[in-house]
Amino acid sequence: MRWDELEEEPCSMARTIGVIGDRWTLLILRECFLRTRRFEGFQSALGITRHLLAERLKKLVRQGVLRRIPYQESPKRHEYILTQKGLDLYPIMMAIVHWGDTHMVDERGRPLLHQHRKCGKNFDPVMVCSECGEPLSAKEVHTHPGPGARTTAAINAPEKPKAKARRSAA
Amino acid sequence: MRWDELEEEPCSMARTIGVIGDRWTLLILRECFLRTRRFEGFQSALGITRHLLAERLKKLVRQGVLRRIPYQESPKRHEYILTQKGLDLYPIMMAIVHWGDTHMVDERGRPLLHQHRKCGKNFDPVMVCSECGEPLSAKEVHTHPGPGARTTAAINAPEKPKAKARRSAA
DNA sequence: CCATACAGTTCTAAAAACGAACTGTCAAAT
DNA sequence: ATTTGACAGTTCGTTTTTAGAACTGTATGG
Repeated sequence: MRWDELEEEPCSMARTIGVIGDRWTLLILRECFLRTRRFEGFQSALGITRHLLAERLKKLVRQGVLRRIPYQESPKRHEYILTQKGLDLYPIMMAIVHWGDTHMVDERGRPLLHQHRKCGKNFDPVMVCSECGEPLSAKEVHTHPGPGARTTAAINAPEKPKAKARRSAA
Repeated sequence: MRWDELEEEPCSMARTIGVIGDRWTLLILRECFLRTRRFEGFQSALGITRHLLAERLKKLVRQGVLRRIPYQESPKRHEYILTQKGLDLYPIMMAIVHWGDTHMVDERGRPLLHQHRKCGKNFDPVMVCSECGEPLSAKEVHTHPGPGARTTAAINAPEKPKAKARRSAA
């Protein structure tokens, strides 16, 4: 399973991973949400090699996550701006940050607080059901194949005809 | 910035990426949420090389995301089960799936539907503010350094003293 | 005794990432 | 007029990871 194959799997998770599922891409996107827009900005903030940065930016543009917009003629220069598709990654970023805040902080506490402009308070992101508004947890969710299903499906039984405990499980 | 360095950055996002920020780890975790627990199960579902799988599982156990539990003596065999820390990754997984459902589906529609046991309906995950319950978007959130802050901080201004447009930003 | 299940480990080749230098345009400073 | 520096990449040789396939070892069922 190579990168290009990932994007063709009938699994929304695999496809998304094909777009943003590597360390540098995720960090580049962090910078995007921090309003970094230019090549040098990304490079110096992250310490990524210029070669990789160029490649990752190209890919994100190709995928429609970033838009490459000229901000200057003469030596042609461009900025990389999040598209709506890119902005929609925000919940993923917040979920990642929140998990880190919960499980990866040292004794000094979380590196960053988030304040909600609307209510003015520092908050944590909570994932809820779009229908009833209740918080979600893995066990309360049941999945079943949708119209685009095939075999592997996302967060749903894929092809694993193996787990048939020959010996009783423990 | 290597993997081990990532986990020491004062940025909850970088630290989390240090744990789950690679393609195979994410896919392994998908399988975990699908109730895959054994080596062969992961291997055959994903097509990952056995070598990498062994390594990734070891790392996830070391990080406390999975627990390695014997399910059989004689030839000692173990299962890999999500810990609470691992289960807490659920919002990240759902956010990833949801983005894929929104932006990466083909004409056939989404591969998978999610049903909320409590209300019985198919739903989408929505991220809301823990304080006021309103849905969140990037623009409504303001960040500021927390007690564990240093320079790079997560989703907050890191060290990028560069972006000082010499020429007016067209 | 042989085939199979399972959970790895070992080895070599191929792919990706790193690191440092180089290209090229232009503006401001000397 | 020349040099310096900002900026946005590209090129290239080296190191690290990953892929792919085979091998190890215990145990079971036939």
